[in-house]
Amino acid sequence: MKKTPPKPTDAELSILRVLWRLGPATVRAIHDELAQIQATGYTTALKMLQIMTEKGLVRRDESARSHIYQAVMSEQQVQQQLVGHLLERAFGGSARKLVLQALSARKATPAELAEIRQLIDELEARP
Amino acid sequence: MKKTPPKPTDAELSILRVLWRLGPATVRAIHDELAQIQATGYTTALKMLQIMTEKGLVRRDESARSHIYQAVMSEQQVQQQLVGHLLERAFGGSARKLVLQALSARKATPAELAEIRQLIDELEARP
DNA sequence: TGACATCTACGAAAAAATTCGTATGATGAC
DNA sequence: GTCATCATACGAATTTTTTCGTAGATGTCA
Repeated sequence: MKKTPPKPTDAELSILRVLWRLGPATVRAIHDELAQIQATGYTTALKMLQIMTEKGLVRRDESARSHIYQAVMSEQQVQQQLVGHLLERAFGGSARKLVLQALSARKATPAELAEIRQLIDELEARP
Repeated sequence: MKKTPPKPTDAELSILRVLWRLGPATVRAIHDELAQIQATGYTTALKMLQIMTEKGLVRRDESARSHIYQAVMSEQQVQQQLVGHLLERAFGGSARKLVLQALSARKATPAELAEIRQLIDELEARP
């Protein structure tokens, strides 16, 4: 009976984003990526990854001296989790309001709008 | 030059939700509402509101003995803020991905889908 | 007036999140 | 083999968030 990992914090999300981009990677590689965006120490990244391992957010391969980390959940899965949480906490579960906010927040391109319309078509087609 | 308040934490969001529902209210009223959903002490709510005042999330009227608190930002404004943050942090700024996730997350009702479709029409109409 | 209720302020503990220094052991260059 | 390098582990300081107890002021009312 495996429980789903907890909602990642902001700092954890930063690391997950690197992992999704790089695939399985060493602390060194992860830190180098991370350091391009924000100043952060190597051991900080290491510690984060150790904690994330305990939380079940990442998996660790210890067979080599430099451990290899990879995300446990896919980017989509985590996005799902985060959207679901925001939906409950800030929108009272109304996907409609959330979508309306998101759409009016950024101007989506016509192509994007078309894509969304298509999804709506599909959802309407098979309820 | 007043800065916008910081992103509210989860607990702060709970209180804001009550304030949006009640309008300006005393700690007592806020706590009573809050207690219906989650067990929490009166002074906890009080302290939260004091901190939120310092952060600029709520405004306080001290003219009466029982202070009256009200949200500084509207529900829509905070929703905007939170969606924007999630957009940046988890979706790389792609409103499209976020909307697709939100729509596939919950089954929206046909009425909701229609409403969203209408918004898309409007967005397409006046670019 | 006196007892009791209610309110705010304050401090502080507890929990969670973030950061980093240091110790220690393995690896590789020479 | 020796030394510099690079890795993990560990502990701990810091910051932020959340919770609540207690003290003191003020209001209520019998």
